[in-house]
Amino acid sequence: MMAPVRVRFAPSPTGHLHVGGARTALFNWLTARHHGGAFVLRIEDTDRSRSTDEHIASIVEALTWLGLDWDEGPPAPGYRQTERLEIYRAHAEQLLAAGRAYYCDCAPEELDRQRQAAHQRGETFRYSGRCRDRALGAGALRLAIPPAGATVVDDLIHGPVTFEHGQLDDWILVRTDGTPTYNFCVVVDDVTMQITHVIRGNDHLSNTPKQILCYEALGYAVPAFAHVSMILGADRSRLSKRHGATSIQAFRDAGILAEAMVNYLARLGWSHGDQEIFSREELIALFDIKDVASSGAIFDATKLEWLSHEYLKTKAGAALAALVEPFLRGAGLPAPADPARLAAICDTVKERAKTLVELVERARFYFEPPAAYEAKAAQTFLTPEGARRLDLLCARLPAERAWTPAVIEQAYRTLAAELGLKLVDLAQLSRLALTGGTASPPIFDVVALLGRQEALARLRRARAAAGGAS
RNA sequence: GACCCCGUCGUCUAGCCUGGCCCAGGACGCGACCCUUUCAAGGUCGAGAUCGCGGGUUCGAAUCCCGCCGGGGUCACCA
Repeated sequence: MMAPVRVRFAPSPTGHLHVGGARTALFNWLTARHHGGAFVLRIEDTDRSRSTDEHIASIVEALTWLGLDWDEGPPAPGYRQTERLEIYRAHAEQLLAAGRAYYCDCAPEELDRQRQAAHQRGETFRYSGRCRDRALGAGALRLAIPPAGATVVDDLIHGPVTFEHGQLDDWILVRTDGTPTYNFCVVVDDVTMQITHVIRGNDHLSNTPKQILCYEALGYAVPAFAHVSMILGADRSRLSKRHGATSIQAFRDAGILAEAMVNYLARLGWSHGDQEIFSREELIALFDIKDVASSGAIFDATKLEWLSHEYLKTKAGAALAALVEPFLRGAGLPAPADPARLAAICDTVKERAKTLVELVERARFYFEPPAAYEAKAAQTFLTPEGARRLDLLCARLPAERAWTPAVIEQAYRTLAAELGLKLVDLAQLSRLALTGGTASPPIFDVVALLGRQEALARLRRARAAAGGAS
């Protein structure tokens, strides 16, 4: 029987979760769920100065929003590197005892000088190995790397990648002050957490041979690796803040649906035939890390919005009503007391909005009367003739007992016929009166949802704005 | 600079392993038209890639080989 798949996402809490990290997390999560394995969340907080609890909370919040739940990790103890110092120490001692690591007391300034010199000669800097056989009892602990040969990273995405040992150096495992370095922590953590697949960013590919050599020195099996390409900005450089919003919560706050974010991130570098829309279940069933493309991908917010729109359109009004409440508050609008009415409102605007923010803007008129009439339309419709039609509308509408779209439509069509008008003439006039503009959901739905009282009040107000005797 | 990765429509990608079905398919975006009470949605159609460049192998190459070029990443007692 094969060992159960265990993957991990190991962010360092020095900032918010950004889209690149989120995609890496998603690929790990999908791999775990696809194989029925475990997804571990580990916090790489060895950088004490930049790591904060607030950032951990923020990352947890972002992952939760995306629906990427972890089987092991915070808040349970033991998943933060700062809690695992003893484990690193023990492994360092093991390497030292086995003669696979040694202490080095070379002065940093001297190392720096050598680095400069190597650079000058056009070579990759490689530690000289001066302290290798000096059997020192203290200093920085270095890993002794086999001088000859090469190490091959058998990457699931890139295929075999060979690194000559001549390019590698005896890197530092533990600093002079006793703190372990990142590359050492990663290896020890992945080993002790029995990680079977290391799926991470492409920027770690060059570190991988060093780490593999450490696994081997420790006598542990080497996990499978998959290095996911970087997410790029429009100029093809690594995506960063200067390219615009990159944090996951920025997209959440912009009203992008979580399903759309997940779908978009999955499709960025991964594909399955011509399919664009994938439910979470389909993703789990179809995703295979081997199918992820090796080239970098530019983040395209427009396509993300298209996906968000797709999900918005198909979502039930009631579900949207629940999601939309914080956005209503954000727009300074009162959340309606009747959830069914809010759901109905959402249903009328959902196919006209790409995000929840946009949805609220499109629905604004349901909650407050128009502050002004669109100038050009007012000129066209709020005329003496417009006033006459509004009067007729006001006179006809209250006569209808039931205030439903169908009944209202009948009244409109009858009046239009009587006046020898096209429906559009009455519809646009009403739209302007009720919403302040000329674009809205179907007008009969609007009239109905506004309620008899409010709709008539707005029609009368427009009639007054049109001037003339009444 | 050295090492490593990457290079198909503007963008995400299919195809590349197992050459011919590809004078390259889908999607986003863009344009036009249809539908229509507006805006959307939906439908139809269209523009858009000499497959980074140059050689070679072959009857035949996006697909195989070689060499370039371009972009990115890594080279810390940072993570």
